[in-house]
Amino acid sequence: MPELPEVETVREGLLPAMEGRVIARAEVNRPDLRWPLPERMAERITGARVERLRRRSKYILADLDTGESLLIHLGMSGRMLVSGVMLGGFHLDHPAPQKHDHVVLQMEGGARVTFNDARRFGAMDLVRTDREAAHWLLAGLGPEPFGNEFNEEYLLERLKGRTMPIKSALLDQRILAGLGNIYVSEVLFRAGIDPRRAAGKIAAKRLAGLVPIIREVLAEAIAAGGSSLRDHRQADGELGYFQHSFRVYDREGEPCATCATPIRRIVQSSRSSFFCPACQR
DNA sequence: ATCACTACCTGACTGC
DNA sequence: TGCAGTCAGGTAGTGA
Repeated sequence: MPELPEVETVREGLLPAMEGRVIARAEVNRPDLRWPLPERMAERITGARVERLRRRSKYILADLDTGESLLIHLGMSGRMLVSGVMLGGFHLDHPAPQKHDHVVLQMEGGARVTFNDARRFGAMDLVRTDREAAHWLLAGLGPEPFGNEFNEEYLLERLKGRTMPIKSALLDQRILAGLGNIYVSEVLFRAGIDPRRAAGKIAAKRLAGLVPIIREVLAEAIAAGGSSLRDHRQADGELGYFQHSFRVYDREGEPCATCATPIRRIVQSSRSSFFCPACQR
């Protein structure tokens, strides 16, 4: 499911329930998600105060006052749902337990955070906050799209000589962190670049244009609460609505908004790519 | 090194 | 209704 905008949306929704609050009780209902959960996880986070809730790429990091950070990845189908808080003048009541509620955090003050993940491609780990960057899941990640390290020179340098299709290159989290299958298609449409083009053979000027377009698409999606196709929910359970702004993703056969040519779907690296064969060259 | 492909797991949907 | 087949937003590991 979740690419950078969905994860950022979830983080923002968790803030009022988690940041500055103490984890009163932790329920860990199975020993593993995609990988084993940390040893004695419930014990290590119980009684800890969440000092800050951050995002790195598609990961959420809850910095605890114990010196450790809880690292959370939603995989494809993971959700973090908040209950027991006031929102927009309404109280979010605790829902009945659901199948696949793998971890439940009962916060002091009455809020509850439930991690639900049907496919279990998600992950959680505990890492010493001062060594977080060296964590095996974070160590190889490329720059954040909104950070200063991501700029035209960087992108040109990283893609120079690469024969891989630009679609695959932008999906590669070592090159740029945060884009997934949906937003790569949307970005390449707005940039007018064919997803099959070899990354290293695209004119420098066109590659440079990708930098502001990537930021624009991601910022719009965050403002819309992400995209809800199947699984994604904001932390309060609401759907995101950026899917209504898709120009190409999941629109095979529909007319291009610019030129009315039918949108095409192809498979690259075993993943669907959507594009307009007339607008994207 | 680079790249394509597979596996991981469950649920929703399609077609017979 | 039911059953088999297909597909899904991510990422690590494999083998060419």
